[in-house]
Amino acid sequence: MKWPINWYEGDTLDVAKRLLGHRLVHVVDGKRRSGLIVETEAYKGPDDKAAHSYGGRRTERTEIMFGPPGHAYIYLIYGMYHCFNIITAPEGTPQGVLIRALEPDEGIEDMASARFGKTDITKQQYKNLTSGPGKLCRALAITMEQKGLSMQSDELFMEIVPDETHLSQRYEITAGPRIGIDYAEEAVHYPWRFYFQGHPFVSK
DNA sequence: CAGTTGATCCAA
DNA sequence: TGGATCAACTGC
Repeated sequence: MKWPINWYEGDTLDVAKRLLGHRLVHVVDGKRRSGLIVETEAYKGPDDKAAHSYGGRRTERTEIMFGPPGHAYIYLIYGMYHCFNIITAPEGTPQGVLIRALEPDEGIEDMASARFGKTDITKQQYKNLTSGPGKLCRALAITMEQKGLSMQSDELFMEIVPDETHLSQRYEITAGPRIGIDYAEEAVHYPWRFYFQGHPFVSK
């Protein structure tokens, strides 16, 4: 069952925590690839020096962030990897949550092919299947083609994981500083990264 | 550990 | 228009 669109709207830190444990699904050629979210980072709009939209910077790339919540903000980093974010704030406020890691769920063979070009992968490769923002996009085949898609779409969306099977039954949620934002001055230390403590698919 | 890689951004 | 920068990842 899909979440309603207003589930993505709210204080971005709350949304970042709320996403943990739920299922991200991408339907590729009619087949589902999915994983449970185990790590997120919040990027809080104009006041956050780590955010692409810091200072209200509004360009072709960041335009999606100024739109309504529950849509996909995707960008290319280091010329080779994609990162997937969900917009969280009302129209006009450019905030979002970066999905940093998943526990593989459905379509694992397709994800293995996308990542390593084969379906029989080693234990080590399995551990690396979706344990980082670039890795999970490669595995789920998320590219710029999905930019701007609504989480109400039938292609890319989130599903509710019930309490009984939710990862929070087995793991504690922890906060810490965000990764890879050394340029962000005072924002470097903000504890806006959220993850399940000790979960094997959290990025390192 | 260094090399990769190209879109994006802003200063000229 | 050019050069710096970058919400990573890979393979030595």
